Amino acid sequence: MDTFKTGELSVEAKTTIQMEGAKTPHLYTVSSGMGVRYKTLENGRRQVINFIMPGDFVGLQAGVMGEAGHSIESTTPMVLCTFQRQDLWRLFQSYPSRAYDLVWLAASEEAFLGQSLATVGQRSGIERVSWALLKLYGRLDQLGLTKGNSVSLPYRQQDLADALGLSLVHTNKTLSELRSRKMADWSNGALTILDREALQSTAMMEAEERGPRPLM
Amino acid sequence: MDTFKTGELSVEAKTTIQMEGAKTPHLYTVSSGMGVRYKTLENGRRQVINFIMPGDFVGLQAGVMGEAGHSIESTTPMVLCTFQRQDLWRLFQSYPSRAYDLVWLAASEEAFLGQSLATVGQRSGIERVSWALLKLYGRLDQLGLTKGNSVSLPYRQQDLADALGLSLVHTNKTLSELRSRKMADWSNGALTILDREALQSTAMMEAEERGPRPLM
DNA sequence: CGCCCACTTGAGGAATGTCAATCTCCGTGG
DNA sequence: CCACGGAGATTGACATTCCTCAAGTGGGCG
Repeated sequence: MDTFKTGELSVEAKTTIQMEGAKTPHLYTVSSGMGVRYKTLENGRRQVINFIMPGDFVGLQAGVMGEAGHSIESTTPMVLCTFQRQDLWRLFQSYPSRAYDLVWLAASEEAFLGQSLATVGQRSGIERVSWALLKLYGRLDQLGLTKGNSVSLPYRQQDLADALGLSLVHTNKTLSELRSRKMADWSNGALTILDREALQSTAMMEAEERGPRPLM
Repeated sequence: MDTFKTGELSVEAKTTIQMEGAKTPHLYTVSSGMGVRYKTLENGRRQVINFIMPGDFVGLQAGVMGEAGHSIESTTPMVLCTFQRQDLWRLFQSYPSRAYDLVWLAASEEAFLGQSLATVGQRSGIERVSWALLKLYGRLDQLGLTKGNSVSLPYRQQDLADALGLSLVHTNKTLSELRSRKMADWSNGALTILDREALQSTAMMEAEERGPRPLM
């Protein structure tokens, strides 16, 4: 993939990397740092589509369709490798196996969005929060960023609320409910899983095995 | 694409075409008929992910990942063209432009799911229903299936409710609200758009231009 | 004729949202 | 060193949307 790399982008925390509707979107691979993908509605409400973590490949949708469908913002300082849109087509002609990996990534993303949709549409507040904390922890665990059963999670409660379609206040109360039940504790930027079994059962979510995942 | 076609599948209404978790999923192109893609949670609740209409290419996610992430059910009688999973890889090697179309489709699907997520997560009941009716009408219009400002819409209210994360009762009451406001009327299997402007403004949704769309 | 499915309607209750005040950090300027 | 201000988290009181339960209607089909 290094052939296609055109540059490196370093941004501070709370920087907008891509705006919804941008016509010349870039493609990125995340080297380090974390962020969010989100959409903003006319009424100002915000839906967080996904949380962005190291290793993620972002902007494929925007790259293929020519217009970004969502905004991207850094939460912590981030470093990203950038690619050109037009190189995408070159990749398809020259490296079919890389192209296949790309569809694999797109399909995974679609699968994840389907799960999110089911969560937001059909689960109660405490189920949604449990589900999200497990998902977040799982991804960070896979990256080897956990220590014991804790992990640094630099987002705000507002971000989680906007991802789950809950109000900030309700999210806060739900988080403290999980804390008092000794199931999970997210405070001071660190998430600790205290009782995975209980979390999984209230989230109504079965443990899932993780296959290999192509890196871009 | 005919090279890859391996058969044709005709099913009656209310037939399950693919089950969530199926290990040998097929790929399909819809020739005629309509259906739904959905996920079922442990508690029995159902999330409709998308409505399937003629021309849709379904099962890409399942085909690439090797396991279906959702079920597919016909609502009306349907005719589908079937493809083999293993041919997907062959396609990538031999027809990069077709492969590129495939990513395009995957990206569109992802974009649509993002919009759905924002709708279910951030909009109120009446906003969600308005949004959904406009989306459904728009897709059918593009297929040339509309007459005047009406179109046949064979789904049940329960299907719409499950797509929007609302209860059947509330969906029903919201539909009759839209009817009494003379904005839209969906009854007896036909959807009529009575006041597009009003629908768009309550859905908080701007009109969108539609580009060409690859057929598979 | 009678059943089943989808749709409809009313009443009451629970989950979640909104508003508003307070608290705790933490960085900055004086 | 301390006052000030802002961002995020927390909490209480109240409002409202939406859900659940329950009953009833109407059409299609065996």
